[in-house]
Amino acid sequence: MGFDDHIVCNTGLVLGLGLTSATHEEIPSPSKAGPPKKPCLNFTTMNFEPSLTLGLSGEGYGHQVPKIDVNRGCDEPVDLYRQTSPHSAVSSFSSGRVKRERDLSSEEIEVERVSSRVSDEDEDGPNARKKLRLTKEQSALLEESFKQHSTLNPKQKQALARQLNLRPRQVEVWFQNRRARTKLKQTEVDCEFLKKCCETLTDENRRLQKELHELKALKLAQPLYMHMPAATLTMCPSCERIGSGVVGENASKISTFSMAPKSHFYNPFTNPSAAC
DNA sequence: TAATGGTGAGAACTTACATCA
DNA sequence: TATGATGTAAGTTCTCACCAT
Repeated sequence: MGFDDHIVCNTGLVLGLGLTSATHEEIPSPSKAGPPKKPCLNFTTMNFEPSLTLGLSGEGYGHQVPKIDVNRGCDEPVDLYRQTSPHSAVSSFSSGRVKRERDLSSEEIEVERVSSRVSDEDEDGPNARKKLRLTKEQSALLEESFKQHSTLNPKQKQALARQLNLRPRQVEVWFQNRRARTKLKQTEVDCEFLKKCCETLTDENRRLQKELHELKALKLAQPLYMHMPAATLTMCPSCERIGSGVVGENASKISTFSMAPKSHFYNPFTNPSAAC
């Protein structure tokens, strides 16, 4: 079931299930424009409310999908390190990054060599793709840095790499993966949130369907007593049943068409959605 | 207790795309 | 407008640690 399902009844009423977003959070994008600005929904931070509506067909429904700019760091040039591996050799040459490697200054290359020794010295061979396990201290410092900014500019990357005794490329990769994990986690949270919303709305939808059914039944029954003069219709204040005001023998006949007990109509104004 | 297979986490890599000069 | 450089997201591959058997 989607979040934009509508049930059109032959009564001219529409039961709609939708999502509305009163406001949405927009992550401020840094001074310079950067990576692809893809829509990024964060349902748990958005002022977001599922909605069920019961109305006339022909009404417009729909939900606005906010477009949120992803966070973006400084895009100063030059990626200082390009690690190659037996698995990446072919595509590395076809990649645009190859050129970057070529453009490294001799100083930068020297920095790379120095920092590379740290973790490369125990490699089996030139083609080994050794998996480095970051120490607790390294991870902690990276985490701390990530809290401050989820993206790094080249200077920050260099400094952090020096501090951690890692290659700048490793720091860069760590930040990429960290951002990915953060997003994945957020997606999972959003997913759970939407599941709950869906359940709530499904229940509400079911209840409204039931009420709609009752209304339709009522509409069919209506003509039978609507023929009577309005003055003859009275409502019992205690049980809220409609009576005819006729006493005696006729009263018992007419009371057969009494209204059902007070219906539990859903009122969106006095009974706001309990969803989420 | 050592060997083995399954599995999850995460480091490293590739590709596609947006942006800017 | 076309092009190359660059950074990032998304997806994939691969390694390693851990656990059950």
